[in-house]
Amino acid sequence: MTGDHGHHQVESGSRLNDSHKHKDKHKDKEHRHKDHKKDKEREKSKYTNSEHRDSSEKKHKDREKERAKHREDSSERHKEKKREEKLKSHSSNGKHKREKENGYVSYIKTEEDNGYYNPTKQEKTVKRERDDDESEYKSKKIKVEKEHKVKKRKQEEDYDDYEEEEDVKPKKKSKEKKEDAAGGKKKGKKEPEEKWKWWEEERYTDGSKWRFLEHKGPVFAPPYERLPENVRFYYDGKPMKLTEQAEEVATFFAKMLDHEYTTKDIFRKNFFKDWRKEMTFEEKSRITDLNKCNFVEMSEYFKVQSENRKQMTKEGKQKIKEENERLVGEYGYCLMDNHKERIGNFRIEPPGLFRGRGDHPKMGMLKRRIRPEDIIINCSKDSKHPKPPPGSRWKEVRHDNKVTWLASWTENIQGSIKYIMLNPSSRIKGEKDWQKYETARRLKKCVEKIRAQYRDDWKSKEMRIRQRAVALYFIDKLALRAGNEKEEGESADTVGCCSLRVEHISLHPEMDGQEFVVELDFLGKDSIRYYNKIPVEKRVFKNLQLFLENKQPEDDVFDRLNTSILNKHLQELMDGLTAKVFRTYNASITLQQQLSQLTTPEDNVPAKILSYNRANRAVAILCNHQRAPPKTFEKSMQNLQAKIDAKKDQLSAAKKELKSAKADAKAMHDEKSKKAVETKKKAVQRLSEQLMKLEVQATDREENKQIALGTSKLNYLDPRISVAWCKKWEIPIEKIYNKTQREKFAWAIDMADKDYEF
DNA sequence: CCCATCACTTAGAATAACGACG
DNA sequence: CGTCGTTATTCTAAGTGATGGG
Repeated sequence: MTGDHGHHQVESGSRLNDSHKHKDKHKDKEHRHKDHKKDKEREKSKYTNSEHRDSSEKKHKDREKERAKHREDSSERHKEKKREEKLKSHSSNGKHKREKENGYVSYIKTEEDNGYYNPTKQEKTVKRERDDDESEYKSKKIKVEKEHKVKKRKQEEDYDDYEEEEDVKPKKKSKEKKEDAAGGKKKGKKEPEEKWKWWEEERYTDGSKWRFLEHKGPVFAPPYERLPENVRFYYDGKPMKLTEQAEEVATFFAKMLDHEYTTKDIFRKNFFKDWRKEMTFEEKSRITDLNKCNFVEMSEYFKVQSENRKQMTKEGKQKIKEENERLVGEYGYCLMDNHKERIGNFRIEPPGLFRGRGDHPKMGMLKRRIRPEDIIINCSKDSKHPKPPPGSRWKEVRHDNKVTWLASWTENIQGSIKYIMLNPSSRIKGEKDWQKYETARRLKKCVEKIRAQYRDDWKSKEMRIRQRAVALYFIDKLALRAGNEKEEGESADTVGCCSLRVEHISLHPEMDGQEFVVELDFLGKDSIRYYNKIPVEKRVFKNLQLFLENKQPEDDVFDRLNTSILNKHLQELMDGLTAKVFRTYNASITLQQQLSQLTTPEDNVPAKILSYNRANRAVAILCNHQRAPPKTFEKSMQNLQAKIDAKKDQLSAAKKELKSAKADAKAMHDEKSKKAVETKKKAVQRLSEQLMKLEVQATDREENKQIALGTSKLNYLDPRISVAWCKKWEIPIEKIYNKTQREKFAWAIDMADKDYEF
């Protein structure tokens, strides 16, 4: 897998140095003694056990001890308080409800003329109360008032142009689609929603996610089609006809034959075991060795098939496309609170072989086919319930409006639940996303205080507090993930901050001319390697030394900490604060800073975009968002270089021509030659612009070799920062966000102006 | 408290669609 | 008008964190 990815110590390591630079002014007091004793105790209790692996047991014991020691400690009181609060909020929630029962729900239908939903007629008085940001709230109101006067929303701001353009096209299409699909009902009107601005409406405050939900249920994987007779499976060199069940599973393997997965031992073992479960007694007794199985004919067959698909005529492709659109039209949307919303994944995952990431102990296992009987449907009681396919039934139909999913099933590999949910452009996802950034902005207001506090806690005499403080420092400075504990053997061995082990960290009192360097090397989410060398403050360093003392490589660094403890602490520091908020906060604030640092007002558009990408890249590096270098990377780089060279030649040729034209003009003094000069000048200018564009592109691409920008853009960067930047520098928003992204961030595009500050 | 369960966000790879170019 | 390379979309795995029952 992509185990050995890049090294990026510089950027992420140095990012926060400014804010942390008051190096060791105080002397590092030695609390070591006390802690040391504790450690010894712990070590004893642990290692008397012949099996010293079980760190959770260790933690458990420690926690008990800790508890005994600090029985009087405040945590009890906190709990009490929380319980009270909970009760309070519960009852108030009850009252809260929504005063305006269905103000949300009914206006839409009546509000349209000639097929255009006109937002201006709506009751705008209902402003959503945002729990967290008043300024936000006010500015929104102003904005709305402005909109009152524009009926068809003339382009009062440039970004609206794009939006208009962009939206008109698909909309016309979807209008037709929607009609024959779920549309129809409720007054049978045409497409009411042109750009529904859910962000200008009130949110539910009672914890419910919707009032009305209707959908058609999921689309199931197509049934298995048997192979033609001439495509055979061979066992031990002899052709062997398999039963349908066994054959289907065999095709899963055959389809992956030239993937390196199939060479891995665990994969093969798991596959074979599960495959045999699908075999009849006869098959089972004959097929006993995977190495004697020959899937090559099957594999070839599928290759030819996909080749054929590619070679298909235009009409054939068109047909498939239309059929697909029909399916999307019928099943791809739902009706939620009177708005038609796109579903994110309405297709049930087809059966196949499980492909875990990294060193996954379950790779190759059979992911079984999902039937209607496995599906739980969620919709509102008063909706038209989805019909199960003929001859089948749903596992259950429920009406739970405290959740957002439309359907769910339990997957057989890990036993986890899979959901069908709405598209990111939907209200329900958008609101949550917006809220996430508001929480991060609230953190901005108190982050310095929190930093001061954890720095202070580095000196605490309690081990658990020190650990908590150092972990939090990592999470803040390095944007590490929280690191929940995972069940061993259930998935790849990856870690986050709280689950870091001794083997992942090495301490260098001095390295490359720097003091107190911490070297981190571990596999994080998706088994992506995190490798970083970070100079830290002395106190952190000393603490880490202490944490590592007398431990085995496989022991936890933070043995008195877990995510739940950490998050409980964070919750006390700020409402809604959890470890992941730091990632969002640091990502967004970094983008904002980098943008203001990197953008040169005089630059032209491509150069500004390069700056944007660089700012984006700084964030991706911080968050360790990597990708495998594209297979065609080298080649495409060469191509680009060739283009650049060609352009250079053209340019110098053009320059020469310009020169001689000038000479001509000087000699001739006539209009014609003067004009020629002008033309040549223009040509040179054009060429040099093109050259520079290419060069910028090359730089950008090179720097991006194994860095993935998409993830941070989609999940960590407050879109309003980008929108504001675009407005400020008059960069078309399309240069930054593609269509999907613009749909997801419609709320931000609509509400952020050029002065927005995260 | 502690663990399992549930809901939901975040993630990179695979695949499909698009568009520039010969 | 096909081919190739890039970009967008789809897919689903793998995280986080809340909750509730024992």
